[in-house]
Amino acid sequence: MTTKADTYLLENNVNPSYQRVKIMEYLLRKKNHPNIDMIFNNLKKEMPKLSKTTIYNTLKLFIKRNLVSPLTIEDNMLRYDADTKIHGHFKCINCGIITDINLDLKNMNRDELPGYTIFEHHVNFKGRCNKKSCNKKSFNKNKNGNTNWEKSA
Amino acid sequence: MTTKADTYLLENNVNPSYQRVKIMEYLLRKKNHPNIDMIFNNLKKEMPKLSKTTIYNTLKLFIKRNLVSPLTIEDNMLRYDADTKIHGHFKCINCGIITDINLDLKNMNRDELPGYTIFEHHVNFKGRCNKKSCNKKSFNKNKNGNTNWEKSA
DNA sequence: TTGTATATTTGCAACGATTACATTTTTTAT
DNA sequence: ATAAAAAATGTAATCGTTGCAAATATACAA
Repeated sequence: MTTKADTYLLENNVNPSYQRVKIMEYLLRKKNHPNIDMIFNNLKKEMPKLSKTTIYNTLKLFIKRNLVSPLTIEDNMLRYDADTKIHGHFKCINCGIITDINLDLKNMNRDELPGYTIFEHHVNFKGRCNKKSCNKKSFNKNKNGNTNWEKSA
Repeated sequence: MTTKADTYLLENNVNPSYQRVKIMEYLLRKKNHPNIDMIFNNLKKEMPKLSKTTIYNTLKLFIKRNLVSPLTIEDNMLRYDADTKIHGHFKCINCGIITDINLDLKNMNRDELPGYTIFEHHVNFKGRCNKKSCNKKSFNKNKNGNTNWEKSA
């Protein structure tokens, strides 16, 4: 069976092994900017022998082939985005959902960085999204009694 | 002796202990977006008993008081910036120096994120700065034979 | 088909940045 | 001077990620 992800990998000189196709399918289907554990926990249901190392290796390969962009909106964890067009991200500190933002920073470069060559853009925002549940007065509290937003003591 | 950093901390409700003043002085003087090790290695010369945990604790406190912003321009390591005004960063992948960039993204939010509340901006670029040594043909190679810029195999 | 080289996956150990925590030291107030 | 509080220290633990060698799957030549 030849899936969309399958041909996508072939077009980009990535040997479409079973695991690679499944991981790419996950990224294309969910569009949820997942971290390694999200991918692993979801796929291991149908692939019990899946290894995290395989996911790390596969994503490193995808990044090298520019099929995936790494996303460091969270301090201690990489996330991955199968959309490699230039765009920004907004993370709601209440629901955790990451939203894509259109971006055009073409003009800024000239004035600010004369003679610089820019290879990567990373634009991330954090705040509260417009869902009612993310803007009500009683914010979620974590184990330290702080809201998700506030820095812990 | 009352230094500039000393009063700065007092003004922001941070008890200006010896270590805290020294760390803040380092940030204000160097403006080099350091990571923990850069601060530690520099300060331990005059403070042999300094502990890394103290630096982590102190920076966490500074961040909580909005005296310092964490910077995740590198994947696996936090850097710290004593300039908390909104601005962007450019990291040269050859010389590693991080340059501040003026930013004005005020307009973008309205259209893209209706009803969203933005608390943090993070805008990072990577590329080559305009120093001659960072643009010559023979780029530095790392142990894998890749340039600093290219992703490793 | 069989054998063999190559590519890929797996599991586990190791690494490095960060955090937890208990102890020690310093500061503050009485 | 003493007791209480705050801060700093050192070590162990945690967690995301990487290294590596063994196991498995794939491709290809004879």
